[in-house]
Order: sequence, then C-alpha cells, then structure tokens
Amino acid sequence: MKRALFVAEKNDVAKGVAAILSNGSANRKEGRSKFNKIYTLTTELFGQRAAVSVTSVSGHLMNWQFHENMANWQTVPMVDLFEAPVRHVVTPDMKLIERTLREQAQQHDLLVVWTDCDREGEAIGAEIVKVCRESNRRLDIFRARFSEITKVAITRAAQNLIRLDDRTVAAVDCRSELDLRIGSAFTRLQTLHLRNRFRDLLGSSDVNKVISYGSCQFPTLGFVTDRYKAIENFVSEQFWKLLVEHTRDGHKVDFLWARNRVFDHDTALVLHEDAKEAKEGVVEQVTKKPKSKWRPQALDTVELEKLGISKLRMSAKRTMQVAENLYSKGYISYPRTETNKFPAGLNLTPLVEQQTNSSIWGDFAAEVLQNGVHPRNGKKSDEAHPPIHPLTFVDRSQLQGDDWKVYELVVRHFLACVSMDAQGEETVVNLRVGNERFHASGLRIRDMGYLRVYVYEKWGNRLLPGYTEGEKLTDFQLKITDGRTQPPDLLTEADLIALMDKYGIGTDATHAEHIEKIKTREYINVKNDGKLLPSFLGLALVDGYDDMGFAMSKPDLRANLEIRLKEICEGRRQKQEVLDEQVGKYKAIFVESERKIDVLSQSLQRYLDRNGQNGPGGGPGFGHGGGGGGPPPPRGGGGRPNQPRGGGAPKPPPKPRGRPKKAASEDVVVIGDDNDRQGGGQAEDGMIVSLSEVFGSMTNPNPTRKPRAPRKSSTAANKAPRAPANDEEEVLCQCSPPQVSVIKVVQKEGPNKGKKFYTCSLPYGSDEKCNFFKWV
DNA sequence: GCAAGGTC
Repeated sequence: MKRALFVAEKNDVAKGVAAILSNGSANRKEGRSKFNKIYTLTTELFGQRAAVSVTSVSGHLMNWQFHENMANWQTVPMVDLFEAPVRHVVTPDMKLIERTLREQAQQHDLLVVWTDCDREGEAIGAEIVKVCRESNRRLDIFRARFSEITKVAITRAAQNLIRLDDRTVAAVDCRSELDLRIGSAFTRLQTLHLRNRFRDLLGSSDVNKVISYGSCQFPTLGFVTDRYKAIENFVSEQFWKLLVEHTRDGHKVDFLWARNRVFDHDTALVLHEDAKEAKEGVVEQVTKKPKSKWRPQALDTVELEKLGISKLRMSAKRTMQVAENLYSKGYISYPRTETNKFPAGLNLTPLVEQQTNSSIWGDFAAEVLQNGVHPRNGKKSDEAHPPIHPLTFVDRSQLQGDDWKVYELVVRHFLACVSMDAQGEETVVNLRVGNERFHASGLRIRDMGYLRVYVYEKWGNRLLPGYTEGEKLTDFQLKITDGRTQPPDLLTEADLIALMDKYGIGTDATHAEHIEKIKTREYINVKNDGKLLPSFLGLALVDGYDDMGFAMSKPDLRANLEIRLKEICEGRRQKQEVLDEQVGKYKAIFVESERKIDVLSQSLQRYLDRNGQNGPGGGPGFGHGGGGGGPPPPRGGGGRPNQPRGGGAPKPPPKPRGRPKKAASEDVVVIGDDNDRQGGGQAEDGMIVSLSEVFGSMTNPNPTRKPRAPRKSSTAANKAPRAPANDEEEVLCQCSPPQVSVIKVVQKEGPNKGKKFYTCSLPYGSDEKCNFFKWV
C-alpha cells in the first residue's frame, strides 16, 4: 500500500481534511509542535487504497534573510542591501514543525500539499516541499486544489491531484525579496539620519526608535496624511438655501429646496424674492413607493474589522485578536476570509437552529427557520474560506467583555444576513412656490425584518401629515438660511481599512497590522473619538520624500508591483526580470534619497518649529500626550486672529451641526481665484477645537509653508475668466475703492443656468466682499 | 534594530 503525507496550511484544515476522507474515523497523533497534530487514515488515492498521514504547518515555514555580515547598520553600506545575497531559511519558531515534516517525509512515498489555494498558499506549499524533499529525495509531489472544507470539495480534490504552480511561487518570492531589500535599506537610511539629527527626540542606541519604511506602511500613512492635508487646505465657502416650513396636524414639516444650495448670495436673494412674490404654494405631486433597507451581506474580514471599529469601538487589530480567539475555541468559523458569499455546499439551517437556544435572539432565529434561510450573498470569494459565521451556540454567561461583543456581532450579523430586508413605504411631497420647487419626505416602516436582530443599524419612522395633489398652501413660511461648506472628516480606522482594501495595500489578514505598526512607530495617533491624526514625524516623512520628488507614500507603487506579480503568475514575465527592474528602480531612488537626505530632517524641523517649543533640544515626542506632539491645526485656525475687518459689524460665521460628509465641490456655482481665498476661507471652528484637544498648549496657527496642493474643487475655478475679457467691458464693484469685478457663470440647474454675471472679486465668505451683482 | 506574508 502506498504511503502518502498530506500537509495543510494550518492544523484546522488538516483536521477537516482527515475527518472527511476517513468519514470521521481518523486517528490523532501528536506532532513535534503541540499545535500541529498528525491524523492517520486510509483512503482511495489514484484508484488504490493508500495509508495517509495528514499534518500541517502554521503559515509560512521560511523567511528570506540577509547573511549575518549585513547586520551592522553602521558599517555596512546601506545601498549594498539592494544586491547582497539573501537566503531562504526556516524561521526559529517553525523548527518543531520542520522536524515533524522531516520525520514524516521519510516514512512516506508521496507528498500532497493541501495549503490554501491563494498566492501565499502556493508559496507555503513550496516551502513544505523544500523541507520534505531534503529528508526524502524520492518523494512524489502533488497539490490538492480545493476551495472549501466540505465533503464534495475535499473528495474531489483528493481524486484530482495537480502539481504546484511554480510561477505563483516565483511571484511570492519576488515580492518577499523586494519587500526585504527596500524595507531594510530605507529603514536604515531614515532611522540613522533622523536619529543623528534629532538625538534627543529619537535616542541614539539600538533599542531606541526605529523609523521603519515598508511598502505597506508608507501608503497606509499616506492615506492618513492626505486626509489631514485636505482638511488643512480646505477653503470653506458660504452658501445659501431656501426652506419652506409648514405645520399641519401638529407636525412641523420642512420642505427642502430642490436646488439644495447656491454659493452666490445675490442669486439666493433673487430666487427668494421671486418665490416670495408667489404668496402661494402648490402641492404638485404626492408619491408613495415601497422602500426597503437591505440586510447585510455575508461577513468577510474587512467588514468584520470595520464593524468592530464603528459598532464595537474596538481597533481592527483587537477585533481580529478576539475573533481568532473565538475561532480557536470553535465558536466561530475562520475569521480571515475574503469571501462574502456562502458556498452552495454549506448547510446553514443547522447553524440557525443552534441559535434558537438563545434567550436573546432565539425567537428571531426560530422565525428565520419558519420563513426560510435566505443568505444575502456578495460576489467575492477567496476560494479558501467561507464567510465568517457562528459554529456553535454560546450562552451569554460563557463569554465576557470583548469576547462576547464580537461573538454577538458575528451571530447577529449572520442571523440578519439570512433573514429578510426591512420594508417600508416612503412618501414624497413635491411643493412648488413660484418657480422654486421643494420636497418633503416621510417614511412608514411596515416590517423591521432583520433590524429586529441587527441592533447596530437604525431605521426610524418619519411621520408626514397628509397632503393631496393640487392642494394650495398659504400658511407656510419661506425662509432663507445660510451655512458654510465643511472640510471632510479625519479618517477613522474603518475608512483607512476601506482605502487599503480598495488600493490593494496589504491583505485581509494584514491591514490591521499595518495600521498598528504606524501607530507604534508614532507616525499617527488615535484621538479619543477614534479619528486618525498624523504626527509631525508621519507628516515629515511623507513631505520629505515628496519634496525629494519621490512619491513613496502613494498607493500606486504597491499597485504597480501587484501588476508585475500578476504577470509572473501568468507567465508573461520572469521573476528575475521583474526583480532586476524593481531593484534597479528602487536602488536609483535610494541613491538619490541618500544624496538629498537632509530634506527629510528639514521637513521634520519645519514641523517642530511650527510647534514653537519642541526644538531638537528636547521635546516630549511626536504626539503622545502633553503639549508636544501632534501636527498644527489647519491653516488659519485658532480663532482667526489675523483677519483685518472691513468695517461694519461682521456677521458671525454660522456653525451648522451635523456636518455633511462632502466638501464643497461640484456644485460650486461661482468661480474665483483660489489665491484670493487664502485669508477668507477658514476651516470650521469645530475642526479647530477638536484638533486642539490633542495638541494641548500648541498655539501657533501659522504654518511656515504654503500648502502645496490646492484643493481639487478649486482647480477648475482657477481657469475662470477674469474680467474684462476682450469682448466685455470693465465693470467696477461697490468696494471702496471699487475693484475690477469678475465674471462668473451660474452653474446650477435652473432658469439662470449658464448666464454670466459680474460680482465682487473678493472670495466668498470674506468680510470685505461687497454685494455687487450685475448680469453681463 | 529593518519588510510583508502566513498563523497559534
């Protein structure tokens, strides 16, 4: 009888494969590592009975390393790290597993690799082969291809063995080697340079701060600094809105303006006057239509992390730690998955049945069974693991703290996913006053559906009194209100994960770690409300390389590598070719960076100077506690002290609560010169207050340098025609002294769209701006 | 003392 050794990526899979192939009759033996057992059984292989041992590794066995002679940071020329030889060695904590494999390989005739069917799984497979072959040269090597641990999938895989895919292995090796070379070279460069210049901040010995560079760390940091700068460079604009208020049956109804808002006061006044003259409003249309709120899709890792952050107020890292713990206890399925659709072979009914035991959601689970189990599936599959779902029912009394919170989330999400959408009816009332249109909407919920178990989402009734079509209203109030556009919010950890996911930075298993890494490196800090704020150090690193001309913190570097790796996998490029090309490219950047490295310390010095107190002579750090460390507040912050007032009592800026997520953008009606606005537009007060929470005593609101990137929405504006154009006369506004006015174009939908008008050249929101308005 | 990728 042939003897076959099966090796899976983790013990859990080995156990599952053994149980399925043996129909539950496998024997369990201890391996050298206590986490990786050996299961023995007999099964059919190549049409014959075979004696099989199934064991496992725990992820990668091996790692790429430099030789010891490269270890000294002071004496080894850093640039040598790009070409010094590297070797593939078994990592110390995998030694016991390696021993099991060596021993087992000698006792078997063939080896079947059962690692996950993804890129890393293929590479782990190659490591298993390497170790096993060394101890048994005669081994026949095969690979099992399976996408889930179900009877059908596993037996089919066992009967259709294939070979390892060398190209995929080459792609992973390429990635690992590049990450190692680039990471170590730039880490040494930045660390030694900055430590030398800022000895008191960074310390001078090995145990002190490392300023690491990593191909995932930097783009992750870049997302945080980009958002911070978008806020810093944000220019707020004033806008105006019309609003109709009407009270009926004791309900006050707000009819919102169909134009939403306009950015020109005169336009708003004209439209307001026009509508006011109408005196009467007409209910033009009352529509009722069903509206549903969809139940959540099957849960994957990214979504679990996002929910952990936003609903449980835990970090992504912590959420995953807890989920892994629940997984190891057998309470929930494998938590690292990119799959958000349940495989057809997975019977969900017993999983729902178990939950009927709960005193909390048991009734809901029972109801799901009555109505049928209908998962809402997404479209993603990693072909390795199913969506995250509960495996066993656990009573509230058996779990504490975060363990319970995460288990509860997984169960509630699962039950919600397999239940029904919430159903309601929406009523929209369209009201016309003169030429202006307004609308109010109401919602009546008919069936809460999944929301009865999914306590993390809310959907409320919005009562609307009855209106009938054609009805005329006179007892309403037509109001004109104003507000200011708000900067976007700082990123939350959930936003960051979504961005990493979108740009392919890291994998589902690692993005929480990259975020954690840039926290421990003190490149970013987490505010009390969970928002992420870059530190001086983080900003300085990003700016430093930007100033040298290398976009090291942009996500496209990594994206570009991914494309090359794919080409290797598809056989269109050779590993060595890509390696040479990438090493060459980065080496050139490195050499230049080393030459211009002072730019980096200058960049950090600039931020420290802004702080006014934290010179290199001894500040408390880059952001933890005290008055020390965060970045300065956005430009113009701190109570706008430098604005000359242009006579007359200045109107206090309105402070609308519940700021909209989006910045002023595409619906800007009027256009002007962005530079004009530097003084006038200011970040909203609320922003300044919230930022200064973390900065303590830091006060200097004036940065030493101009923001580099103008805000996007204004770039189009810069191309605005400045009056006078050749065919138009020069028109002066009403300022004293009068200024040449600018021509702007109404861009909003409406009767005046496309019409040109003259207006004061000062920026909107500027106190000095006069009210001059004249159609061209 | 450097990376990112697996996993416990």
